[in-house]
Order: sequence, then C-alpha cells, then structure tokens
Amino acid sequence: MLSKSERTKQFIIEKTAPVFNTKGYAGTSMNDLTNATGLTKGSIYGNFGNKDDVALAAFDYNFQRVAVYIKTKMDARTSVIEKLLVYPETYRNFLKLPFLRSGCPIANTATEADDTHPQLKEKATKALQYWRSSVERQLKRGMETGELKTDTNVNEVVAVLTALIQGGVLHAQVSGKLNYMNTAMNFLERMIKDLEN
Amino acid sequence: MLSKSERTKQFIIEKTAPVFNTKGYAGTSMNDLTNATGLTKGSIYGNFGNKDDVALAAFDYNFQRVAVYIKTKMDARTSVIEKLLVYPETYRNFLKLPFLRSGCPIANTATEADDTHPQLKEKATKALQYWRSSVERQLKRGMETGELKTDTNVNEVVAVLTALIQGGVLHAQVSGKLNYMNTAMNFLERMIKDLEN
DNA sequence: AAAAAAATATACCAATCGGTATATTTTTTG
DNA sequence: CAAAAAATATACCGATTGGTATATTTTTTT
Repeated sequence: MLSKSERTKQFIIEKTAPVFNTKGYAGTSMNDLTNATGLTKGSIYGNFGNKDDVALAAFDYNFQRVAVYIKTKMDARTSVIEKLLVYPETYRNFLKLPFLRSGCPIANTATEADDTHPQLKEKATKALQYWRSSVERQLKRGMETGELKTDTNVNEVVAVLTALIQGGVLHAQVSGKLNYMNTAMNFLERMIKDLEN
Repeated sequence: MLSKSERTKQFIIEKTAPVFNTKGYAGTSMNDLTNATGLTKGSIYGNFGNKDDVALAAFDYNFQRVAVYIKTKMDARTSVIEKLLVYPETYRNFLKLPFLRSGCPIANTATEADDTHPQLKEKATKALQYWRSSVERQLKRGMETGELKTDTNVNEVVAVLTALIQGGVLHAQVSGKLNYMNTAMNFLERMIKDLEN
C-alpha cells in the first residue's frame, strides 16, 4: 500500500494539475493550490519542496493523461492508418475531455515558460519530442509493412500533423468555436487516409 | 506635434510590448515596466490607468506590427498566390523579426488569458478573426479573377494555413530549432501554389 | 494502547505585488 | 520670463506573494 505522504502527493498533483494548465505557472498562486486541494500551505510544503516542484509534477501528470489516452485508443487498433486516425478523432472533441479542455499542456507551457521557467520549458521540449518520435515510429512501421506509400515524407507528415493539432486547439480556445478545428481535422483525416499504399 | 504625454505613452508601449509578449501578462510586473522604460511607477500611472491598460495597448501594438509587416509585403505583389506566399516566407525566418521572436502575440495571449483575462482574450479573438478574414478575402478575390481553382475549399485553406503557422511557431519556440517550421512551411508553400487554376 | 514518527495546521516572515497621495520637476501658456 | 498646467518622481499604502518555524494532529510502529 502507498504511504500516506505518497497518496497525498498524488492527491495534490491531481487537484492542482488542471489549475496550472488553466491559469498558467505564473498565474497560479499557493493560495490557488490550497483552494484546489483543501489543504493548508504547511501540508503542501510538507510534500513538495516549493511551488516549482508542484508545477513540474503537475505538467508530467497533465501530459501523461493525454499520452495514455491516445496510446490506449491506438493499442485497440491494428493498422497504422487507423491508429493515426485517433488524433483527428480525439482532437475533434477535445473540449469534452477534461484533461484537454484547458488546452494542450505542451502549448500552454511552451508559450509561457519560454524565457521565464527553464525547467518547465525543458519538460515541454521533451514532451514534444516524445510526441513527434511516436508519430514517426508509426509512419516508419507502416512503410516497412507495406501499409503506407514508400515515398511518404515522414518529417512532413509529422510536422503537419502536430502543427495542425496545436494550431487547431489554439484557434478553438481563442474563438470558442470548434468549426475551424473540425475543418483542420477533416484535412488531417484525408491526409492520413491518403498515406495508404 | 504630438504632446509630451502622447509621446511618452507611445514610448511606454514600445518598450513594454516585447516584455509582455515574452513574459506574459501575469508574469510581467510593474517593476518590469519601470525597468523596460527607465521611468518610475508614478510616470507610468500618470499615462495609463492601470497595468491592464498598458497590457492591452501593448497587445495592439504587437499585433499591429505583425499585421503591418505582412500587409506591406503583400501590397508590393500583384497575384493572390504571390501575396499568400508572404506567409511561409515570413514565418520561415520569424526568429529574425524582433516583433515575432518571442512568439505570435495571438498564441501567447490566447494560451494565457483564456480564463484569466477576458479583455485580453477578446483582443486575441478579434485579432484572429481579422487574420482569417484577411486570408479569406484574398482567396475569394483570387477565385473571382480566375487565378485560383474554382473548387478551392476556402474554409479549409484558411484553417490549415493559420493552424500550420501557429503550430509551427510553437514548435520552433519549444524545440529551439527551425527545421520543423521549415518543413511545415514547405508544405504550406506547395499547398498555396497548388491553388493555381 | 503507548511511544515514536510522520503529516498537517497555525501563525508568522520578509519581499513583492498593484496602486496612490503628494512633492518636485518639466513643459506649456500668457 | 512668470505663472499655470501638466508630467514625472518620491514615498508610501494595504494586500498578496512564496516560504518557514513551530505547534498540533494523525498515522505508524512497537
């Protein structure tokens, strides 16, 4: 069984992660953290060294939730194209997913922490790298098995897929409307289906 | 001639705009503003009602600089396709442009001010609308003159163009590398050229 | 159940936050 | 060049910031 402190630590992360993703690192105060958890400052500082540590753990949690959600859906499918189609399907309805409602953790962290918080920025960098290499792996595997066209421009597909999603999320957040996201995802869907050999 | 206060007001905006775009609204303090301008707090509050007012004016300034830059380059060209190609050309080298170095004002504002600062969010919304309708107008004009294919999916081109740019800027910021941005811009360039009738 | 250890709450700290009243300087007007 | 007006600087305000020392409670061990 997990120790009390480990459970509380996890509890703090789960409760504060959405706050960090919504209000940003600089915009989230210790007061926000005590409100979100119902715990006192002393308790939070008993489990984390400082606010930074909570923010870093919260980012990992936020990113993992997205990553696990995508991976689970992909694992239930066989062909590479069907697996890749998880992306447009997911982000079409991203407002319905609680861990994506307040935006992509990578994008939110990247724009804020760019010059202000190096540790958070590095986490965002690693997360983006993970995402890209994950898509890249799928594409290469599909080319090896003969499912995808042999002349597939891997780098381009990766760049366009990720950029379309990030851009789409951003536009949906700003405009409050999903139609532009849907249009972008329609395009992405066709692009993915067009990879078939 | 501009009054002293009007000149100072402009001076404050110019000096603080990059700070807001880099550190974000919540991350920028009055102290940052006095440092950036060399003026005292009293002077800044003599020209602006509060910090919000400076931030809002700074956003307008940041966005206008990008908009004017793009428009100027476009006005020097005749065909719609050449005009649209200003986008990939510009964002390929966005790190060299001082007003784009710290990222797209819309993206930076959108991710931060989403739930925290309604006035800034509205400005970002308006700016994005302006951008989209500007691209849309070009496309429609191109279709009318017969320069572009008559079956051009206007909404889709607008959504993909803007999303690719926003996503590309974000990725470049996070990774510190321009290669993914360049790949995305290669794709965008081909897409634009492919609109020709 | 008692003792030891760990986790949480309370009460505080100095520093910084945005903002303001007032004094001083600079600009404009007569 | 004075006087009036406007702009800027100084010195302060209460509130909030992240953080900590210590007291209290809860959990774990014996």
